[in-house]
Amino acid sequence: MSEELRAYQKNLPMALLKAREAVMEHFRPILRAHNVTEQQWRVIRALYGHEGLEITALSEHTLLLMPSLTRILKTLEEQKLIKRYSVEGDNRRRLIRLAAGGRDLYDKMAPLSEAEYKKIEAQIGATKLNVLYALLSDVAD
Amino acid sequence: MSEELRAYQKNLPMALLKAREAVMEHFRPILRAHNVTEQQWRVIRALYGHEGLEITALSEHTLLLMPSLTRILKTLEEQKLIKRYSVEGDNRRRLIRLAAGGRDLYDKMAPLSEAEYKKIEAQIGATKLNVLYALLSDVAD
DNA sequence: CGTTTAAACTTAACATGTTAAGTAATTTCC
DNA sequence: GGAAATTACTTAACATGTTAAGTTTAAACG
Repeated sequence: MSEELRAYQKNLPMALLKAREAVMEHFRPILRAHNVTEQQWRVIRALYGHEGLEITALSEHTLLLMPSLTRILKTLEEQKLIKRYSVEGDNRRRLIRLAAGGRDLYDKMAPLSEAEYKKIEAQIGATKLNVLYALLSDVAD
Repeated sequence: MSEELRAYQKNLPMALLKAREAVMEHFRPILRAHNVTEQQWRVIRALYGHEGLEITALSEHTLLLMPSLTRILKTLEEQKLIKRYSVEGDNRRRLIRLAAGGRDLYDKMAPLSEAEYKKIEAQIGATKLNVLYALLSDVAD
C-alpha cells in the first residue's frame, strides 16, 4: 500500500471525527427536541456535576475555548438556565451555577440521553467500549 | 458508581473529541505554518487522492457539510488552489480539481504530516493503533 | 508602595458547523 | 411532452471554532 493511500485511508483525526459524528447522531434528536446545542448541553452537564464552576474550569471540563464559552454563557444566562456569582476576594473570577431552569432541563434530558447511551453500549458491547475508552484516553495523553 | 458519575466520566462523544484534539495538536503547527485551516487541508488531501471530485462526493470524503464546503471552495478557488470544471451532460454538477498551487501545497505539507503521523504511531504503538482503528470503524457503522 | 507582570476573562474578526430555505437543472411519470 | 418530484448545489442566519488583542483585577517584586 502506497504512503498516499495509507494517509488517505488511515487518518486518525478523520476516523475519530467519523466515529464521533456517528455517535452524535444518536443524541442530536434529543438535543433538537429541547432546543439546546451540543455545546450548551456540555455546559449544563458539567455544571450539574460541579455546582459552582469558574469559567476557566468550565472550559477544561467541556473542552470549549474561552471565547466560545463567553458567548454560550451569555445566551444561557439570557435563557435563565445559568446564573453568575462573584468570587469572594477576587473580582476577576466568576462562578457559574445552574439556575432552576437549567436543573429542570438537565432532569428532563439526562434520562433520554442515558437511554441512548445504553443503546449504543448494547450495540457495540460493553467490553469493546471499555477497550475503546482506554485507547482513547491513551491517545489523549 | 452513580449514573450521573458514569455519565460525566464515560462520555463517548467527549472522549472522542478529547482524543481528536490531542492528535490535532500535532498537526496544527504544520497547518498554521502553511496558512491552511484543518478543513481546507482535508479538502486538498481528498482532491489529491481523487482528482476530479463532485462537491457532494467531496463532502462525503471530507466529512464537511455542503454549506461549509461551498464557502471553503470559494476561498480555495480565490487562492488558486483548486479549479471548477463543468460535467458533460449535467449542468447541476461541478467537478473540483486541484490547481497547480494546490498540488504544490500538498507536496510541501504531506511529508511533514506523514512524519508527524509516524511520531504518533511510535508513541502509541502500531498494534494499539490498529485496534483503535478497528473499534472506531465499528462505532462509525 | 508603585511599577511590572500575570491571571481571568471579554471582544474582535474571520472560518466553519448546522438547519432551513432557495435556485436551477434533471428525472419521473402520467 | 409537461407538471411534479428529485438532485446538486448555494444562500441565509445563527452558533461555535480559532487566533490575536483588549480590559480589568491580582500578585510579584524591587
